[in-house]
Amino acid sequence: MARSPDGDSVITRAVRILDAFGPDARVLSLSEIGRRARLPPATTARLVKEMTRHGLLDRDECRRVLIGTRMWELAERASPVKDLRESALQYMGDLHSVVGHSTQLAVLQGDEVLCVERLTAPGAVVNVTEVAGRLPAHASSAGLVLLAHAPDGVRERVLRGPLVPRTPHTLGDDRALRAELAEIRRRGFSFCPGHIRPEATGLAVPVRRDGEVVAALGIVVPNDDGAWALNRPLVLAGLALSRSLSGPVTPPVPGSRGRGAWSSDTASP
Amino acid sequence: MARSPDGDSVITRAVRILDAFGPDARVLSLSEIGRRARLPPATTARLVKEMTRHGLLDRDECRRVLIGTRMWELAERASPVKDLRESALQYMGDLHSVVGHSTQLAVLQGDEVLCVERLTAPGAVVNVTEVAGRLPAHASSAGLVLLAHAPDGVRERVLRGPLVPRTPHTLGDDRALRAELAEIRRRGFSFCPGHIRPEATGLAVPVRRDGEVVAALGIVVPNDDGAWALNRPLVLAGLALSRSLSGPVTPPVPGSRGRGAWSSDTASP
DNA sequence: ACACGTCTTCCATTCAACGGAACACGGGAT
DNA sequence: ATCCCGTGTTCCGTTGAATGGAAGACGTGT
Repeated sequence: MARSPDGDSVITRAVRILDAFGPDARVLSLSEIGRRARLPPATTARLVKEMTRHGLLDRDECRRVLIGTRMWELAERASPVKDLRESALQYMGDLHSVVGHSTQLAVLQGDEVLCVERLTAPGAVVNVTEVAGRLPAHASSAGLVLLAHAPDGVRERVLRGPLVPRTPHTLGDDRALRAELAEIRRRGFSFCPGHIRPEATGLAVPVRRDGEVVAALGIVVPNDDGAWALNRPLVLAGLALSRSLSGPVTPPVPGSRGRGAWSSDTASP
Repeated sequence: MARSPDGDSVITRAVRILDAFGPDARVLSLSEIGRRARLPPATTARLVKEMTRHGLLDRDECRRVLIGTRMWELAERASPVKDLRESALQYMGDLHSVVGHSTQLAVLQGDEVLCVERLTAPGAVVNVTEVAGRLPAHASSAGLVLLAHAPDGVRERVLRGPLVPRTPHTLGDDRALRAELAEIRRRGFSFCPGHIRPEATGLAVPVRRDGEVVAALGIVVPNDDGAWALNRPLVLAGLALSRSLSGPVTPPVPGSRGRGAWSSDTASP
């Protein structure tokens, strides 16, 4: 699909326009959109007008452009993320009240980590994550968990790709990373002191729906001696959330290996 | 913009496809999409393929179609709803823990009410609302608040439109509704015992950003004698949220009239 | 073996989409 | 007052992307 010089469909262009927006760029002028989306002014204006007509975009009083509420509605209404987010919210609240620092839920999107929900307290440790924001998979606690349970294809691609470090403590080489992923699968959670920010420690556990890892639940706490011990409430919250997501018949496998033979009384109908 | 018989642009069609999905229809087959979006099979297949390429849609293992995570990301990342939702979440949590029933945040979208966030407890009263779900403006507590502070155009349109009642207690006629809106503006919150469901009472307060009403914060509680008294914590939460949304210089106007002259010491720079 | 619904592929037709150019607007700067 | 620059809009001739009917492939239930 294409039309003339550039050779991309209307949908491609519409996505490029939407993609021009970001947490740092919530409202844009037409020309800014045109520049970011690499579209000529006339085309930009026409598409923005059309998208505005459908509520995908909106214009403020000075005619600048922002993402429309309709767009949010269409995306949220039937999104698989919605279930996850809504179920998680309660457990995240509990966890947040127990741990007292920020709590987040993330999924794998492409080769990166997408933050789906976040609870944060005013006095919490700095947290680079943001709702709908992305993080590299190899350099975040949630990312490591997701990577540890990801399809081989994704894992290999990420491990082969450039592993840019965020701090001296970020795992930078393929070998160490593989070992860490194995360790995460064994122990059931990731522990990342200072991997992204020196003063913060991230911990994360897998969230399973009917056994399959669909997300990671994590916390970010100060990088001190108390951090490690917080794995227990976190693991607990992860199990609770996994259980609530899964069908009533098949409870999630608690550990990765050898401990999954519980519900012998309810397993068979 | 149009192309042949039907006469609508690619974007229109893409939106129609997205619109085919809903809370009741999270995954659809190609032909279902085609039927709901009134598109011929070939066109449907082509557009779905293209949209899938960009992550707006996704296909499960049996090639059925669902909303893609990328779509959610694009919508959420820069949406005005995001700020609102994130700020509100903490206050909603507090309110929820005090009141013990479901709490929700809604905005006006077109002539209807769009629920932006919801916290609900397992044992709470039935609540028809859903995140990203719509409710008629005249028949919900949040809707009445939003209507009371809406631009004249919207208000008149809704009041003139057909006011289908949900229960015998729903305000059905124009006159009573106008009186109620005035009352809501005066007292600062809406009180709707049995308007939507006989066994439930809705209460809602306006949420202001720099004085302008941008959302409504509401609770749904049992329809009994205790309901009325819950307006106090609700109003408080609304004020707190409004304050956190507004710039530090201009605190929100607490009441509608005559009580807004507080911050005399911080008003001038 | 048949009937049915679903999905895909193919292809000639054609108008929607395109973007360059020219113009209108508004805010600085001089 | 005048020029300049970035912005946004309108106009219009060109053209190939988008279209949908038809036919075929596939799977499934009867």
